[in-house]
Amino acid sequence: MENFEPAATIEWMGTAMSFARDVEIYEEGEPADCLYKVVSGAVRACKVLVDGRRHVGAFYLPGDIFGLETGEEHVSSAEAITQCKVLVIKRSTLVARARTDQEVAFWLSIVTSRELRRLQDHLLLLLIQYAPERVAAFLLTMADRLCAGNAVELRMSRRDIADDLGLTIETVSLSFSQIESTGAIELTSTRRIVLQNRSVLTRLSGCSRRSCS
Amino acid sequence: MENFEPAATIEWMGTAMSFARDVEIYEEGEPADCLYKVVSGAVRACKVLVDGRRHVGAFYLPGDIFGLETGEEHVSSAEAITQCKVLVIKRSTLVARARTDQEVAFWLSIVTSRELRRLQDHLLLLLIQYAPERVAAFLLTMADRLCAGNAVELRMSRRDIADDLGLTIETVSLSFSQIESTGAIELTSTRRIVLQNRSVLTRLSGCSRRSCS
DNA sequence: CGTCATTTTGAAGACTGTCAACGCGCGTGG
DNA sequence: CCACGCGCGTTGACAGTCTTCAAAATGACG
Repeated sequence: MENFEPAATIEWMGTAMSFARDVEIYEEGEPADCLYKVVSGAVRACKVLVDGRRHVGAFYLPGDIFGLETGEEHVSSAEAITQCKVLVIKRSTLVARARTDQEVAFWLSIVTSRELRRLQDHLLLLLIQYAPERVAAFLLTMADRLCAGNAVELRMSRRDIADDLGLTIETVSLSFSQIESTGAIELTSTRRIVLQNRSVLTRLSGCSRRSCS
Repeated sequence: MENFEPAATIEWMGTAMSFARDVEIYEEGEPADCLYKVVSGAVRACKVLVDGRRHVGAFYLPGDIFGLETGEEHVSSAEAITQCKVLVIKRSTLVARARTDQEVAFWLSIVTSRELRRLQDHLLLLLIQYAPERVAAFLLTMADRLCAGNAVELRMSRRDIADDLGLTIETVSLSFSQIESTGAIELTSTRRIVLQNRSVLTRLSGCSRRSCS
């Protein structure tokens, strides 16, 4: 699936841009004119709720596409978690090209359904009732996406994680400690985590509970 | 938006089918060959989790479209909540027609983005931390969708509601009682609810947590 | 009218959110 | 180079809410 995306198709249409830490890439409600591909760094999609709380809908890592909306407006804001480089692609260009180029049209449908899948997985994650299980699931997902073996270098703060999992920072922090005490992980620093025992983590996370894909 | 959908477009392509209560319309993992329009009755989309719990992803009422997937397979099962009539439309027929008929293509994109929106709203609902607030939000949504003024006739069981809101049946039942005691609703029977004070409900469901006393 | 499923109510226990204090790392400024 | 301050993360105590377990009450249906 990854090789299906020819550099020529996207990089060719995109413009490289850089964003500093915590800078907004686009805002909720803005017209969704462009879509984006992370080159380096990390991005979060977030919404501010009426009560002042914040919800982080997704984290985007290098290689990920974001900003893809079916409607006319962005439903979330996007912010740079770290200094990052992003490829910006005009939606109109892409759609126009998709009309004639079957490959681009197919790529677009793949990306869309991947995003839908991500949304559904996130919904299932929020149904996990115990905090350590959500955190375990989060860690496993991150480890897979970062493809860095068992050493996970988190780019986001505890607050970001908490707002993603629907928990408080205190609970996230506590969950990390609890999981560490089982020996499943080791926190070499606050944002560097080594997965010591993946099966324990998996059992925790609710591959025991969710219907596995 | 509703009048945009010409009867000719859909009814013309669809086949009417009837399903008895609790009968499965399609199963998770089945190829998504068709999409469906509820004519009468009610349908639930659900997934069974490995631990035996169940998640109800959505309720579909008369006029709603369901079974629309971006991927090749259905991600949820669909079951008839009550005896119901459904219009079944071959996906291939629709897609083929969308290639030549702009109107059908547009309709398809509208329905897709509506479904995406529904998913996002549901995700936000699960972030509400207090049970009565989730139930209040659920009631308001149902009242709007049923378009029956303030008398809401629920078609689904407490278990269905609980599995939709990520709660237990006991908590849902308790929440109904608690909301009733505030005078915002009245339970004329277990499945018939009259909204007495919509603003109280709205306040409960939405900006309830801070400073909105 | 009786039986069974559904719903409601209650009590006890578990977990998370809130509030508060402390420790740590890092950048700035002296 | 070191001290200080600030943001971030951790830990603890406590209250509140939800889940679990249990039983009674209501309603549906034969």
